[in-house]
Amino acid sequence: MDYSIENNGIVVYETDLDLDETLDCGQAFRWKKIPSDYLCTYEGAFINDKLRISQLEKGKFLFHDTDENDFISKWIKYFDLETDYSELKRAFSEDETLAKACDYAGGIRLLRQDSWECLISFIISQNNNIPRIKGIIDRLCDNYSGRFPDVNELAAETAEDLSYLRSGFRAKYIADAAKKTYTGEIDLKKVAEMPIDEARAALRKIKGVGPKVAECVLLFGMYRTEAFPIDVWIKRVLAEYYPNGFPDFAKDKAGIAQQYLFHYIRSISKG
DNA sequence: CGCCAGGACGCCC
DNA sequence: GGGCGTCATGGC
Repeated sequence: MDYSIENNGIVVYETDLDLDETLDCGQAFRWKKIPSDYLCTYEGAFINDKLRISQLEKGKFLFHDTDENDFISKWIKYFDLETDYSELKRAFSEDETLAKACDYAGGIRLLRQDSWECLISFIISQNNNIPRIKGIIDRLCDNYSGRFPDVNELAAETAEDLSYLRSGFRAKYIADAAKKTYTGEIDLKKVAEMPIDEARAALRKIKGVGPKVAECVLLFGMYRTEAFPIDVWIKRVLAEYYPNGFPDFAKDKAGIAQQYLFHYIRSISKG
């Protein structure tokens, strides 16, 4: 990754990033595509830091109105720009299926998102489709002036209070997650550092957090790249291409591999 | 209209 | 421990 400082922001050169693939692949739900003269432009945020970002061409990006300080302290980290994805994909490509998946959507990066936001977002995601997940999270943020509520704020809302979300049976799960996080019954910062099985067990004490949601929180909200969320699509991949199990050499980065595979299998099914 | 959605729970055996 | 109905809501 290389970058230059311009008067309208930071221009970044990184061939292993594609904004559409990364921001609209089901790992984050709050990035909005907005019309622009660029290849694509998105608006979103990491915690309370908003960002408008454009893809100018393949491998070239503009972080609008961003100074070098913010870029280094926040956005390099969020977009995981210090990780060499070319190297990663080269290693993955030892496997035939992974090679195809990386080739199909090689611009996906694993975002380093906020664990709290991920916990709530993936509780909402269960038995739900991506457009509706986005809608529910939109309504949640709209209620807090366009930002994601912090733990104190959400802990003050009962499941009944949350009816404006129209999140159905998930409202009571959201309330339980907020309550347990608020009281310290679960400490997300500590969970992030725990051995993986201990972390899984801690997350699953929250009502509505089962194996899939726990893996998503670990992977997307805590950058635990060994976490491997298994949904209906990945189940299909495992059954079809990995009847003898997922290859050992990729296991410590299985979550990132999973992202490529998820995108790939869905594209095949769509035809 | 019916089927399904980046599942988990509660209950059954 | 595995199997199965149920849970709200709405996208398609």
